[in-house]
Amino acid sequence: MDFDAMTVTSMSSDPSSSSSSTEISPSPPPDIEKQEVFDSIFKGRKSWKTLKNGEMVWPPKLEAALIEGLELYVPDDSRETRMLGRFPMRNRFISDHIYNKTGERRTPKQVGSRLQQLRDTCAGRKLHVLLAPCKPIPRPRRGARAHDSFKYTNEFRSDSGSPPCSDASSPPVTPTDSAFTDHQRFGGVGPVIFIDILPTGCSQAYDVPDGGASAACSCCPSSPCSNTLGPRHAPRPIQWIDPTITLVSPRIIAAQSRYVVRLHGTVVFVEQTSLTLKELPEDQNDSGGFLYSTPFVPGFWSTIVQAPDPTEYTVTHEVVEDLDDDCGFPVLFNSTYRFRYPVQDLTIQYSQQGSWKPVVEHMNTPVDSSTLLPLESASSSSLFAGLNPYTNAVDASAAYGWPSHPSSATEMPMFYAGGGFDMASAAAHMNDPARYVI
DNA sequence: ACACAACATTCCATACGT
DNA sequence: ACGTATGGAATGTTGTGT
Repeated sequence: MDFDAMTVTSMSSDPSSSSSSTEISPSPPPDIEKQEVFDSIFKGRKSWKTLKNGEMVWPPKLEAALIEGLELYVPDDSRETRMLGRFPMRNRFISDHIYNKTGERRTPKQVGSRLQQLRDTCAGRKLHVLLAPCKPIPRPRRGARAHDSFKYTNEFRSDSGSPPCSDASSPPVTPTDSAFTDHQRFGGVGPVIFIDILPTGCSQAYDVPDGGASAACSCCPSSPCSNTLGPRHAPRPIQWIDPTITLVSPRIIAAQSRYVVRLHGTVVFVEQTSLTLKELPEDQNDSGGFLYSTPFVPGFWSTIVQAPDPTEYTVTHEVVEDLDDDCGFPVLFNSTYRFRYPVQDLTIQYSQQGSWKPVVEHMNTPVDSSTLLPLESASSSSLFAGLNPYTNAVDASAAYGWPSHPSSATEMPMFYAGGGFDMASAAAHMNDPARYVI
């Protein structure tokens, strides 16, 4: 991706009034989503402040570099990231990126200030995806029993909590509210988890010994396709995915998984599976939870795998507690899974980072190695890395919130969708703050 | 002149190294 | 325990638009 190209044209909000006699406007970044982010910022500006030398503080060129840096930034899987939702060294990374990209220096403090402003002004939903950590939010509780398991009393940080471009007269919208609205927008069934897959025939690139930086995939002639695999986050052939979901509950539960598969919105398959209690590794068991696994729509998985276009399918998943009374069927957790092909342009980011390696090198198995295929890691680090998970993981990421204060972390619900199901684990681990407890 | 937006600065909480 | 580095929220300052 290249935000550098700027053309001199006209634009409605004229920055020249403050800084320059030329009217400038960015040429559209090649990637549609990035363009949307950039446009939302650019068009949302009402004025441009200037430096003493008359230049704009944040001209489009620098703004573009800022966004690009924001996308390229991959947070460490540090305690700070997990517990606080803060991103160590992000501002410095972006600052350096801006300098490398434009030759102009903006301090980390300036970057932080600008990011704060972008959050406050809500420059588009996509930008919030970039700015906000992704955190699946449980649905409102349906029953008293569910209450026991779904503690979610936290406030949310403003990062993800800003109302989506609401006008000033709009009532405050909590992140939970806005998130749930997004849930509804995406089908009303929990967070939407996108599973990045590769087109058939792209699997070879995983074997490229140098990490694939230079190899091209036959199916993606314009870019190194599967070589675009980041070191950890990895789109991959769907058949490589181990369709197992793992969840952590703070208590022993009796529950079922319910799946509904839709093709173009039409229900084509319904299935129910049981949860199996498994042993939770000590290093994952800091919450004293109980690990459950369940196969992911086992009766239909092979059909999805063999489908010409798996992205046509949508799978909704509910974990429903079995109750011995007549109180109904509390839904402890739900989500929607969709498949998608990665954006080719992301390949450039990887190559620019120069750090990618075959994902297999980064395999670790925080949950259950037996459920993992070689390319997948359910570790949080694996999910943060590669691309910016906030960009990649979720068009539904706006549906995710973030705890406002570390002190509330112990109350955070955790859902640990581990196992071989990568994007499920992605969504979960992105939060590890992120785990949902059912 | 005033309101507002853009940007800078300050303050605070936290992580981390010594 | 202390100092340092950092991100982010809060607050302050300044430029822009009307």
